[in-house]
Amino acid sequence: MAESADNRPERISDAEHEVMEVLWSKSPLTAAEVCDEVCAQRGWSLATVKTLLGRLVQKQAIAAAPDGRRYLYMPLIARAEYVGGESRRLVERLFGGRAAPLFAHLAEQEALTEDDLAEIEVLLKELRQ
Amino acid sequence: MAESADNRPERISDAEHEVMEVLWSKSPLTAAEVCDEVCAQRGWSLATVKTLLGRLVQKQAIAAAPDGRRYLYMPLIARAEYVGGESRRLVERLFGGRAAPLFAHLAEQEALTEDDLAEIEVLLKELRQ
DNA sequence: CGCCGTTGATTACACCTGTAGTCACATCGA
DNA sequence: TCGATGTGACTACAGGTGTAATCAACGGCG
Repeated sequence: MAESADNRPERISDAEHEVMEVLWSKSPLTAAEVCDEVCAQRGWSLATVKTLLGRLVQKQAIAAAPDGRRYLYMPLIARAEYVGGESRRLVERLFGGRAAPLFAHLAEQEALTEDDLAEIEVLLKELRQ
Repeated sequence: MAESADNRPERISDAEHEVMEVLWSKSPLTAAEVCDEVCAQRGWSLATVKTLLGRLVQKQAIAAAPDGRRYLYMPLIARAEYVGGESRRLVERLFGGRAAPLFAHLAEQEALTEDDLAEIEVLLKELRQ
Protein backbone atom coordinates (compact mmCIF):
# COMPACT_ATOMS: atom_id res chain seq x y z
CA MET A 1 0.00 0.00 0.00
CA ALA A 2 0.91 3.66 -0.22
CA GLU A 3 2.99 3.72 2.93
CA SER A 4 6.19 4.39 1.00
CA ALA A 5 9.05 5.44 3.25
CA ASP A 6 8.43 8.67 5.05
CA ASN A 7 12.22 8.76 5.57
CA ARG A 8 12.43 12.26 6.82
CA PRO A 9 10.80 12.55 10.21
CA GLU A 10 8.40 15.39 10.53
CA ARG A 11 9.66 18.72 11.81
CA ILE A 12 9.76 19.07 15.58
CA SER A 13 9.00 22.47 17.07
CA ASP A 14 10.79 24.14 19.95
CA ALA A 15 8.26 23.27 22.61
CA GLU A 16 8.00 19.74 21.29
CA HIS A 17 11.74 19.42 21.42
CA GLU A 18 11.66 20.23 25.10
CA VAL A 19 9.38 17.27 25.63
CA MET A 20 11.61 15.07 23.52
CA GLU A 21 14.57 15.94 25.72
CA VAL A 22 12.68 14.68 28.74
CA LEU A 23 11.83 11.42 27.03
CA TRP A 24 15.36 11.01 25.78
CA SER A 25 16.68 11.43 29.27
CA LYS A 26 14.22 8.89 30.66
CA SER A 27 11.48 6.78 29.17
CA PRO A 28 8.89 5.49 29.02
CA LEU A 29 6.98 8.10 30.98
CA THR A 30 3.36 9.06 31.42
CA ALA A 31 2.08 12.51 30.51
CA ALA A 32 2.01 13.44 34.17
CA GLU A 33 5.61 12.35 34.64
CA VAL A 34 6.74 14.37 31.68
CA CYS A 35 4.92 17.31 33.15
CA ASP A 36 6.75 16.82 36.43
CA GLU A 37 9.96 17.34 34.54
CA VAL A 38 9.09 20.43 32.54
CA CYS A 39 5.91 22.11 33.70
CA ALA A 40 7.63 23.92 36.53
CA GLN A 41 10.60 25.07 34.46
CA ARG A 42 8.58 26.24 31.50
CA GLY A 43 5.50 27.30 33.35
CA TRP A 44 3.38 24.89 31.36
CA SER A 45 0.18 23.26 32.46
CA LEU A 46 -0.39 19.54 32.17
CA ALA A 47 -2.82 20.23 29.33
CA THR A 48 -0.03 21.81 27.32
CA VAL A 49 2.19 18.80 27.78
CA LYS A 50 -0.60 16.52 26.65
CA THR A 51 -1.09 18.56 23.53
CA LEU A 52 2.60 18.41 22.75
CA LEU A 53 2.70 14.67 23.37
CA GLY A 54 -0.27 14.23 21.07
CA ARG A 55 1.41 16.19 18.31
CA LEU A 56 4.63 14.26 18.73
CA VAL A 57 2.72 11.01 18.40
CA GLN A 58 1.11 12.28 15.20
CA LYS A 59 4.50 13.21 13.88
CA GLN A 60 5.71 9.75 14.78
CA ALA A 61 8.48 11.15 16.87
CA ILE A 62 7.32 9.20 19.89
CA ALA A 63 5.26 6.09 20.54
CA ALA A 64 2.35 5.81 22.95
CA ALA A 65 2.10 2.38 24.52
CA PRO A 66 -1.20 1.69 26.29
CA ASP A 67 -0.71 0.93 29.97
CA GLY A 68 -4.01 0.44 31.68
CA ARG A 69 -6.07 3.50 30.97
CA ARG A 70 -3.16 5.73 30.10
CA TYR A 71 -0.17 5.76 27.82
CA LEU A 72 3.50 5.41 28.32
CA TYR A 73 5.40 7.60 25.92
CA MET A 74 8.83 6.91 24.52
CA PRO A 75 10.97 8.30 21.72
CA LEU A 76 10.83 6.74 18.29
CA ILE A 77 13.70 8.73 16.91
CA ALA A 78 17.12 8.72 18.53
CA ARG A 79 18.48 11.91 19.95
CA ALA A 80 21.58 11.56 17.83
CA GLU A 81 19.43 11.38 14.75
CA TYR A 82 17.56 14.53 15.60
CA VAL A 83 20.64 16.41 16.68
CA GLY A 84 22.47 15.36 13.55
CA GLY A 85 19.63 16.53 11.37
CA GLU A 86 19.38 19.89 13.06
CA SER A 87 23.11 20.44 12.94
CA ARG A 88 23.29 19.59 9.30
CA ARG A 89 20.36 21.83 8.54
CA LEU A 90 22.09 24.74 10.21
CA VAL A 91 25.42 24.17 8.54
CA GLU A 92 23.57 23.90 5.27
CA ARG A 93 21.57 27.05 5.67
CA LEU A 94 24.21 29.29 7.10
CA PHE A 95 27.52 28.02 5.91
CA GLY A 96 26.80 26.49 2.55
CA GLY A 97 27.28 23.04 3.98
CA ARG A 98 30.84 23.64 5.11
CA ALA A 99 31.54 22.99 8.75
CA ALA A 100 34.79 24.89 8.97
CA PRO A 101 33.18 28.32 8.78
CA LEU A 102 30.86 27.33 11.58
CA PHE A 103 33.82 26.38 13.66
CA ALA A 104 35.54 29.63 12.80
CA HIS A 105 32.45 31.49 13.80
CA LEU A 106 32.18 29.83 17.15
CA ALA A 107 35.82 30.52 17.70
CA GLU A 108 35.42 34.21 16.90
CA GLN A 109 32.43 34.50 19.14
CA GLU A 110 34.55 33.06 21.87
CA ALA A 111 31.96 30.39 22.20
CA LEU A 112 34.71 27.86 22.50
CA THR A 113 36.12 27.18 25.92
CA GLU A 114 39.59 25.89 26.62
CA ASP A 115 38.01 22.51 27.22
CA ASP A 116 36.26 22.61 23.90
CA LEU A 117 39.48 23.38 22.13
CA ALA A 118 41.31 20.59 23.88
CA GLU A 119 38.57 18.13 23.09
CA ILE A 120 38.39 19.12 19.50
CA GLU A 121 42.12 18.83 19.20
CA VAL A 122 41.90 15.26 20.38
CA LEU A 123 39.07 14.48 17.99
CA LEU A 124 41.03 15.99 15.16
CA LYS A 125 44.01 13.82 15.89
CA GLU A 126 41.82 10.77 15.89
CA LEU A 127 40.31 11.71 12.58
CA ARG A 128 43.61 12.44 10.92
CA GLN A 129 45.52 9.49 12.30
CA MET B 1 12.32 57.07 26.78
CA ALA B 2 10.78 53.68 26.80
CA GLU B 3 13.05 52.53 24.01
CA SER B 4 15.09 50.34 26.34
CA ALA B 5 17.33 48.06 24.38
CA ASP B 6 15.52 45.56 22.26
CA ASN B 7 18.90 43.80 22.24
CA ARG B 8 17.67 40.60 20.77
CA PRO B 9 16.59 41.12 17.19
CA GLU B 10 13.29 39.57 16.34
CA ARG B 11 13.23 36.03 15.05
CA ILE B 12 13.78 35.65 11.31
CA SER B 13 11.92 32.87 9.55
CA ASP B 14 13.27 30.61 6.85
CA ALA B 15 11.74 32.42 3.93
CA GLU B 16 12.76 35.74 5.39
CA HIS B 17 16.28 34.48 5.82
CA GLU B 18 16.45 33.75 2.13
CA VAL B 19 15.70 37.39 1.44
CA MET B 20 18.30 38.47 3.97
CA GLU B 21 20.93 36.44 2.16
CA VAL B 22 20.21 38.35 -1.01
CA LEU B 23 20.52 41.67 0.73
CA TRP B 24 23.68 40.59 2.50
CA SER B 25 25.23 39.64 -0.79
CA LYS B 26 24.29 42.96 -2.36
CA SER B 27 22.45 46.03 -1.16
CA PRO B 28 20.62 48.26 -1.30
CA LEU B 29 18.13 46.67 -3.64
CA THR B 30 14.55 47.30 -4.66
CA ALA B 31 11.86 44.69 -4.14
CA ALA B 32 11.98 43.85 -7.81
CA GLU B 33 15.74 43.35 -7.71
CA VAL B 34 15.46 41.07 -4.74
CA CYS B 35 12.84 39.14 -6.63
CA ASP B 36 15.19 38.81 -9.57
CA GLU B 37 17.57 37.00 -7.27
CA VAL B 38 15.20 34.59 -5.59
CA CYS B 39 11.84 34.37 -7.28
CA ALA B 40 13.07 31.99 -9.93
CA GLN B 41 14.95 29.71 -7.55
CA ARG B 42 12.20 29.52 -4.97
CA GLY B 43 9.26 29.83 -7.30
CA TRP B 44 8.05 32.90 -5.51
CA SER B 45 6.02 35.72 -6.95
CA LEU B 46 7.00 39.34 -6.53
CA ALA B 47 4.12 39.75 -4.13
CA THR B 48 5.65 37.18 -1.83
CA VAL B 49 8.96 38.98 -1.79
CA LYS B 50 7.22 42.22 -0.96
CA THR B 51 5.45 40.61 1.95
CA LEU B 52 8.70 39.21 3.25
CA LEU B 53 10.43 42.56 2.88
CA GLY B 54 7.59 44.20 4.75
CA ARG B 55 7.87 41.74 7.60
CA LEU B 56 11.61 42.15 7.76
CA VAL B 57 11.19 45.91 8.00
CA GLN B 58 8.74 45.45 10.86
CA LYS B 59 11.19 43.19 12.59
CA GLN B 60 13.85 45.83 12.10
CA ALA B 61 16.07 43.38 10.33
CA ILE B 62 16.30 45.62 7.29
CA ALA B 63 15.81 49.30 6.52
CA ALA B 64 13.70 50.74 3.75
CA ALA B 65 15.10 53.95 2.36
CA PRO B 66 12.71 55.95 0.17
CA ASP B 67 14.06 56.40 -3.33
CA GLY B 68 11.59 58.23 -5.46
CA ARG B 69 8.38 56.31 -5.26
CA ARG B 70 9.89 53.06 -4.13
CA TYR B 71 12.18 51.81 -1.43
CA LEU B 72 15.71 50.60 -1.36
CA TYR B 73 16.15 47.83 1.16
CA MET B 74 19.30 47.07 3.05
CA PRO B 75 20.21 44.91 6.04
CA LEU B 76 20.23 46.43 9.49
CA ILE B 77 21.79 43.44 11.13
CA ALA B 78 25.10 42.01 9.99
CA ARG B 79 25.20 38.52 8.61
CA ALA B 80 27.85 37.60 11.15
CA GLU B 81 25.55 38.71 13.90
CA TYR B 82 22.69 36.62 12.66
CA VAL B 83 24.82 33.60 11.95
CA GLY B 84 26.45 33.86 15.31
CA GLY B 85 23.11 34.03 17.04
CA GLU B 86 21.71 31.06 15.22
CA SER B 87 24.82 29.00 15.84
CA ARG B 88 24.81 29.81 19.48
CA ARG B 89 21.15 29.03 19.75
CA LEU B 90 21.72 25.61 18.24
CA VAL B 91 24.70 24.79 20.38
CA GLU B 92 22.71 25.94 23.36
CA ARG B 93 19.63 23.91 22.58
CA LEU B 94 21.25 20.73 21.47
CA PHE B 95 24.61 20.52 23.13
CA GLY B 96 24.14 22.27 26.43
CA GLY B 97 26.19 25.20 25.20
CA ARG B 98 29.29 23.13 24.55
CA ALA B 99 30.71 23.33 21.06
CA ALA B 100 32.87 20.24 21.23
CA PRO B 101 29.96 17.81 21.06
CA LEU B 102 28.68 19.58 18.00
CA PHE B 103 32.03 19.15 16.40
CA ALA B 104 32.12 15.52 17.39
CA HIS B 105 28.71 15.09 15.91
CA LEU B 106 29.61 16.59 12.60
CA ALA B 107 32.69 14.44 12.56
CA GLU B 108 30.69 11.28 13.18
CA GLN B 109 28.20 12.21 10.53
CA GLU B 110 31.09 12.55 8.17
CA ALA B 111 29.93 16.05 7.55
CA LEU B 112 33.53 17.19 7.73
CA THR B 113 35.56 17.12 4.57
CA GLU B 114 39.31 16.85 4.42
CA ASP B 115 39.38 20.55 3.71
CA ASP B 116 37.26 21.29 6.73
CA LEU B 117 39.60 19.31 8.91
CA ALA B 118 42.64 21.04 7.54
CA GLU B 119 41.07 24.45 7.99
CA ILE B 120 39.98 23.72 11.49
CA GLU B 121 43.43 22.48 12.33
CA VAL B 122 44.87 25.79 11.25
CA LEU B 123 42.28 27.71 13.21
CA LEU B 124 43.02 25.63 16.25
CA LYS B 125 46.71 26.38 16.06
CA GLU B 126 45.97 30.06 15.82
CA LEU B 127 43.76 29.92 18.84
CA ARG B 128 46.21 27.98 20.96
CA GLN B 129 49.36 29.82 20.00
C1' DC C 1 -22.83 1.54 44.52
C1' DG C 2 -21.74 6.23 43.60
C1' DC C 3 -18.54 10.15 43.32
C1' DC C 4 -14.06 12.13 42.34
C1' DG C 5 -9.94 12.48 40.28
C1' DT C 6 -6.98 11.10 36.49
C1' DT C 7 -6.43 10.54 31.56
C1' DG C 8 -6.59 11.01 26.71
C1' DA C 9 -9.42 13.36 23.08
C1' DT C 10 -11.40 17.28 21.26
C1' DT C 11 -11.78 22.05 20.71
C1' DA C 12 -10.08 26.83 21.12
C1' DC C 13 -7.70 30.63 19.86
C1' DA C 14 -4.16 33.98 18.96
C1' DC C 15 0.02 34.59 16.58
C1' DC C 16 3.52 33.25 13.10
C1' DT C 17 4.62 31.65 8.35
C1' DG C 18 4.33 30.80 3.50
C1' DT C 19 2.33 32.32 -0.33
C1' DA C 20 -0.16 35.39 -2.87
C1' DG C 21 -4.15 38.60 -4.75
C1' DT C 22 -5.98 43.25 -4.92
C1' DC C 23 -5.95 48.15 -4.76
C1' DA C 24 -4.80 52.79 -5.11
C1' DC C 25 -1.56 55.71 -6.74
C1' DA C 26 2.37 57.75 -9.03
C1' DT C 27 4.82 57.87 -13.39
C1' DC C 28 6.61 57.41 -17.87
C1' DG C 29 5.85 57.11 -22.51
C1' DA C 30 2.88 58.18 -26.51
C1' DT D 1 -3.39 64.16 -21.55
C1' DC D 2 -4.30 59.40 -20.82
C1' DG D 3 -3.50 54.88 -20.22
C1' DA D 4 -0.12 50.98 -19.15
C1' DT D 5 2.80 49.78 -15.68
C1' DG D 6 5.53 49.51 -11.48
C1' DT D 7 5.10 50.07 -6.44
C1' DG D 8 4.04 49.60 -1.69
C1' DA D 9 -0.05 48.87 1.49
C1' DC D 10 -3.56 46.10 2.76
C1' DT D 11 -5.99 41.85 2.76
C1' DA D 12 -6.37 36.84 2.52
C1' DC D 13 -6.04 32.38 3.91
C1' DA D 14 -4.39 27.73 5.08
C1' DG D 15 -1.31 25.37 8.02
C1' DG D 16 1.92 25.31 12.11
C1' DT D 17 2.82 26.60 17.07
C1' DG D 18 2.18 27.87 21.90
C1' DT D 19 -0.85 27.51 25.33
C1' DA D 20 -4.72 25.87 27.39
C1' DA D 21 -9.92 24.68 28.72
C1' DT D 22 -13.35 21.36 28.46
C1' DC D 23 -15.32 16.84 27.97
C1' DA D 24 -16.26 12.13 28.44
C1' DA D 25 -14.91 7.88 30.29
C1' DC D 26 -12.68 4.77 33.46
C1' DG D 27 -11.33 3.14 37.92
C1' DG D 28 -10.39 3.31 42.78
C1' DC D 29 -12.00 4.93 47.45
C1' DG D 30 -15.42 5.27 50.70
